[in-house]
Amino acid sequence: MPAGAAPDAAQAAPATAPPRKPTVIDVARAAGVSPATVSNALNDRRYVDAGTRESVREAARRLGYTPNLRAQRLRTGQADSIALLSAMPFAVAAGPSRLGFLMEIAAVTATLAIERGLALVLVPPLDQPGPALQRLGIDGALVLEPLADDPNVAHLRARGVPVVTIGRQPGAENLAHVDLRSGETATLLLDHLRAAGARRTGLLIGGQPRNSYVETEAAYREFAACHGMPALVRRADEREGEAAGEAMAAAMLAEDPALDALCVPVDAFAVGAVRAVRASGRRVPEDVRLATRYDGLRARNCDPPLTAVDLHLDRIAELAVELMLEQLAGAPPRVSLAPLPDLVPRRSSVPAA
Amino acid sequence: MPAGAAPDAAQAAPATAPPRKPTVIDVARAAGVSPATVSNALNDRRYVDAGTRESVREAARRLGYTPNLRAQRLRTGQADSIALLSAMPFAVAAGPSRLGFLMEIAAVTATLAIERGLALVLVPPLDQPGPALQRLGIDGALVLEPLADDPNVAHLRARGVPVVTIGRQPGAENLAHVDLRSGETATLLLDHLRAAGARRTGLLIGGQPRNSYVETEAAYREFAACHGMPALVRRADEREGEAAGEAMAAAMLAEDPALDALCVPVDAFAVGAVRAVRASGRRVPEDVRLATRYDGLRARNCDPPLTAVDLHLDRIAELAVELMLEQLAGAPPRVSLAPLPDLVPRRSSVPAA
DNA sequence: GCAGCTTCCTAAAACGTTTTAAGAGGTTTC
DNA sequence: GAAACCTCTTAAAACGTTTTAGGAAGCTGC
Repeated sequence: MPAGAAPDAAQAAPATAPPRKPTVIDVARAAGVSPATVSNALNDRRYVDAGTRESVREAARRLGYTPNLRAQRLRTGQADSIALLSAMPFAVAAGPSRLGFLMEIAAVTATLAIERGLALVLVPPLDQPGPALQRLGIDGALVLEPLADDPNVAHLRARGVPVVTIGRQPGAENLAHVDLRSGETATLLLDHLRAAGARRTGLLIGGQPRNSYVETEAAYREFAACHGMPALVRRADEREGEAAGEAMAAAMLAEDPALDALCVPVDAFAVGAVRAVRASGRRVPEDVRLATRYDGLRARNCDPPLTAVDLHLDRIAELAVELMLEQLAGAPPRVSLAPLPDLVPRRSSVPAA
Repeated sequence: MPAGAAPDAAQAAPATAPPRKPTVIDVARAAGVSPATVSNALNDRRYVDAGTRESVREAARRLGYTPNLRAQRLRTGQADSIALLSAMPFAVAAGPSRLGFLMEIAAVTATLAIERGLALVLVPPLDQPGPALQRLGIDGALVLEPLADDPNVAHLRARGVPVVTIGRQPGAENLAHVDLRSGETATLLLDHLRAAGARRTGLLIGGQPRNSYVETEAAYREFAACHGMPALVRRADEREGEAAGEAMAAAMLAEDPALDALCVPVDAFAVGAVRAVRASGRRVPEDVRLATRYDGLRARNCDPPLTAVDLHLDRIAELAVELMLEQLAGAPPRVSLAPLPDLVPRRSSVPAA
């Protein structure tokens, strides 16, 4: 900046108006009332004379007044933003397996949040959760399908930030979450496969300690016991994507050649499983029926398209946001039950008509 | 509330401690210093004696003090967060066409932002941009491929929020943006198609006033003139997704049966175009070569996989964040040039070896 | 003529932080 | 021995809003 000019100009002549945003005080002055009345008038609170209200509004409009959010929030103590953390690496290899899932949740959550005056902060997976999370101005956090010992959740809870998880955290007590009802989802898929003619269904799930896998496996074992079916459960590493699914499915088919169906909740694995089935000389769905969980682009674009379930992610996101608002309001953690998913039958389990 | 009980209880016995969050004042009292010193000690500002600093830190830790972000933000005027707005509808039909694109940008941007102490707020497309955006506490906004008269951009600029667009806004002056070099991208694709044997290439772009289409069309017309090729440009409505692409591609093939290639930047349209080509009894790529722009799940999952370009979205996001930081620091708007994209040839333009 | 109710409005006190301006000691410099 | 300059600390003033606790005026009813 120029050396001698500034101080004089600033002191002597505020001729060129300093471009300060108008405040409630400016509006009050302009309308000839008190700041309190301006606040009441603009927020439809208390008794304010209709004429006064109009003139305040008019003054506010004329001055281009917009309330200072930070002041408003300090005063009211209301939340202004929540975070959405994915426990799953953002780019699972180059194959965006969970990307669709996360993104759908993010999209719906962002919409709901914004309608309630909350901003949704997207938090990518971090090497060091601590330092970066700390400086994040959030009032609460939504965590998607956390692992048993999720460091993000631990950090947030230690910090006293309200946490709501979508899908229960294995082993966690007293943590608000939306119960995804993975057991029932699994049963839905298994029943469908059976109705489609399957008599021997294998289960292929992910290797990380996620609650949905635990529940899915339990439901599967019960289903197997119920129907006198031998249980075959295998795990593959989610980080390896479709290839891991293909390899493990091939191993399962080799191990038990009588398998006539595979329940594969992880969509990337399911796509790999289709390849494995074909590589073994069998057909989908005539010889081996397939079903997966998340009905995303991957399931739909697969050849044949994969039978999946509509999890009603919009509703799930809504429940999560509700739980979050409750906690922000000081209520104790609570559990919400997600709606039961609906089956979306496709050609991977039922032959084309 | 009960009539007689409350006042007595409140006045006489705060036996059951009111669970109030500790403030800077509590810490000051505990450490035997003033609030100002607490602030200075915790934020490494000014001269604070090392011993004092430590005892303040200790007191803060003991009391479980965390600064009130709303107060901090009111005082400093900073929100430490920027928004990412997609100008494109979030769920383009049920097929998340741009979802991958936006998500890739969002993931990279979020990571970069967080490393710089900024939170990334995800803003979904809104029916009424005004009211919701107004309630958003952000310091700046990144807008993805804005339309010519984008209401979000208008709103933000009117509000005085620094805006950086990814892809120039058609018609906008003095707006910081990352130049996506869509013209050069188009030329890259057209050259590739020609090298693959195409002699008559049609162009199918989106109908909304987006700068990338303008540049793409210009590059195409120049290419056509250069090679003495008749120009055939058609537009389809992005909101209709693959179906619109299929219908328009079919119309183009009918109109000019000699077409032996289609350049289709919108990936959803390109997938539709594959179907149209086949429906007309032709083969991809032997009879009609196809190329699209964004190399996402859609392009890869298509049958045959679509030739596309690697836009280097990570670098683009980085440039955008840089521009944003500059503006936040008070620098004037500036333009950054994205790196040139790299071709990713696939079977939609070159037959399998 | 005053108690009690309404309706409209306001002064002042929050909310919890950072910053400003200044003060208290102490050391150095002329 | 006063002026100048450190280093450390603090009281008080912001930041811009909402809320609290009344107050003033105009009624009604006795």
